[in-house]
Amino acid sequence: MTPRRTRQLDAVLDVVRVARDHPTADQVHDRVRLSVPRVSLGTVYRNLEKLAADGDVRVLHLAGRQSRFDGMTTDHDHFVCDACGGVSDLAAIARPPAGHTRLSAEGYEVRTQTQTFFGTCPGCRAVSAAVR
Amino acid sequence: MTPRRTRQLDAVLDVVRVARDHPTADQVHDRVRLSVPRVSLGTVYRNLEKLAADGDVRVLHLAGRQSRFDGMTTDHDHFVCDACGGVSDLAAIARPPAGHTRLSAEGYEVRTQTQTFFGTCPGCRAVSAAVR
DNA sequence: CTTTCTGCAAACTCTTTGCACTCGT
DNA sequence: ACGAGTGCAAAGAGTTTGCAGAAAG
Repeated sequence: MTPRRTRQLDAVLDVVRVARDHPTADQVHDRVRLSVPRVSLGTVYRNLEKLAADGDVRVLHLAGRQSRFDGMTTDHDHFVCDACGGVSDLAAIARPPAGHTRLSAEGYEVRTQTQTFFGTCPGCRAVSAAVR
Repeated sequence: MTPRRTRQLDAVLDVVRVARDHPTADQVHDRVRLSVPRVSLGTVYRNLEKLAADGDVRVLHLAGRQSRFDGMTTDHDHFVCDACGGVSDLAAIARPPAGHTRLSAEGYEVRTQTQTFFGTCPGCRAVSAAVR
């Protein structure tokens, strides 16, 4: 019942902390393998789940079927590019406090909130402009 | 190349339009079967995809692995209850126009945006209060 | 008639799990 | 030594797809 610190757990946390691209479990696995070659994908999933439960990692369900993992736990938003599928972090865009207030008044208890924008990222816009 | 109007397509659109609970593909399938008994899950998926491409249905990736489908295409937000898994529609909570402006300035082209709240819904709060 | 759409079943992708073994504590 | 954690492989869950036949235009 006492949680243990293992090489695998540390490596997963490291990878997710350093990553800036919201990697999928699969991508985390590839990166963890660089330092722990025999780590299995199952273990990566188990550790990601553990870290998420502890609040050290955020699980994002943005688009498509794969979950993505975000090591940045401070308040921020996301932009998902329809063209390249990339996800960028956005400094938290001010939220109207009216939202929380109104939800509380209606009986909802808000734990977290996330704002996601979909569209074309600067890089892909440049490309489509060049083609035109 | 010319799209065809089929009984199945109509039935899927009907179901999603009428639904207020953001059904999964599976739930849509069950409901479509009431009027088109031999419809297959594959066909439901194909039609949902078509409707989404036409903008008649919104695909939501909220939590967990199943996609949910929303027939309300007007601007609104969602609340996901951690306890019961239910999804409620929220009248759009005012968004700071500063968000869009800033993103445009940074070169992003925003097509849609969604705001999702996670927490406990009024019903589940009542239950947990009763237990306490 | 032509071509899109359908039902069915099989294939695929992502995630979870059972089990015997390993390694932290 | 005890038992949480691991690697492996197999099972689950959700979604997609190939194909032969049905049906919309």
